[in-house]
Amino acid sequence: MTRDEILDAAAQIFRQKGYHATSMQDIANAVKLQKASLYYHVNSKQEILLMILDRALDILIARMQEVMAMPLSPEEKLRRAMIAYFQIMLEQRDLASVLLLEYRSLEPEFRQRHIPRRDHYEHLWRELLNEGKNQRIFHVSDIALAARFLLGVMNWTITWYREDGRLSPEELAKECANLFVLGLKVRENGDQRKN
Amino acid sequence: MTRDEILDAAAQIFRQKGYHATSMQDIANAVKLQKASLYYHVNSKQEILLMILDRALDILIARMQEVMAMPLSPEEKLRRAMIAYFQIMLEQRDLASVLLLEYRSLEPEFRQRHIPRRDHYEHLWRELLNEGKNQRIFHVSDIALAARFLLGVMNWTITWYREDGRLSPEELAKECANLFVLGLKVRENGDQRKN
DNA sequence: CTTAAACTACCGACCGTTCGGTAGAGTTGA
DNA sequence: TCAACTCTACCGAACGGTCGGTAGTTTAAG
Repeated sequence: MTRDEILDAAAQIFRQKGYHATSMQDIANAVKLQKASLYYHVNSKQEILLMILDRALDILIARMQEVMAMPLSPEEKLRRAMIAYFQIMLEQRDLASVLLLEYRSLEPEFRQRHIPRRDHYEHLWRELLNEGKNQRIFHVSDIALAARFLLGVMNWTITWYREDGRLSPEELAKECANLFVLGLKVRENGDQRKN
Repeated sequence: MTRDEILDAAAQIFRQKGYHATSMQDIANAVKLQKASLYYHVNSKQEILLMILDRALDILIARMQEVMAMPLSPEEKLRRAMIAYFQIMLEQRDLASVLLLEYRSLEPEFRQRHIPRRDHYEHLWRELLNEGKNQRIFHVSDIALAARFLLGVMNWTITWYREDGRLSPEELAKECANLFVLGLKVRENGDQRKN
């Protein structure tokens, strides 16, 4: 039994039941250990949560940095970043869900340790929007706000997206990107989209 | 002591700590009653949660129906609906937070009772988008998906919006609506926005 | 012989809920 | 008018159960 196996199992149950509704007994059952044995591998339930959150953000940050380093236009980078985000959301469903929905369950001292990673990730998205603004490709009046709206749409999808649904992460990202990049309103001079 | 006072207090604590991290003792303390006395007014903790969720959605539905009944263009209706939404989010902060963040804590039987209201509300937004599409004002390839994205951005703001922040609900709604209606990309033929 | 990794057994605290009881206000009948 | 009764709103105590966590012991591999 490794620490990572415990984290994976915990993430799965946290996602299903939520942090507070999950007991250490639940986690122990999932990895076929006695509850007490968990404490050989981890220090506390809060630590488990923190490690899950950190791990999830590390994955998101790594993928985002890859995209940012590509020699692409800001618009294309945005589309790729969104695809990457939705892919991670599907492939690392448990981690992503816990990151987005159980952040509130982190007690203050643990939250303090987690915040820098959060800020780093949000900063990457602001950077992306800023590139687009500087190159006169994006119209953004408030970068920080736009980044939050952008992350908001994507974050909320975790609450309703089903992996057995009809939409793949790519299709989801495409629809979302179209909406954000082109807007709802029809563009008079030849709308390049088709239904 | 009335049932409503208990619901208000519960909503406030649920928002701060989350449903599962809130004990009946916490709620009792807030309304200066003994824990046992709560059970004279309500049947269970789950019932408290359900009543809060229902009440929150009733407010949202009522305001949305008002906006839908106005003789306005779809674009203007969308903007008004967004303003209304953010206003409720600020004025009924506790109710709205619990509605968005604690829905998951409803046990299946209680959830069943709550779902119709949810569907009704989401349907109103789809109706709004559909009006715009039929009048060739909005370009929407997938109404249901667009409605979810739309609700997603707004719902997520509850996680970061502070009432002491620099943005009023109206300003927030304006920025959000601009982003959604006009999109990020600059429009060649005279962008009507200004920074 | 050591040590990592698991176990059994247990702790005090707290959980949501129920119970029996009661103070006091309101209602009723003589 | 006043005793008898009922109802509302609340209380203290306790219930069975679960919680996160700890102490001490056994097992298995090197």
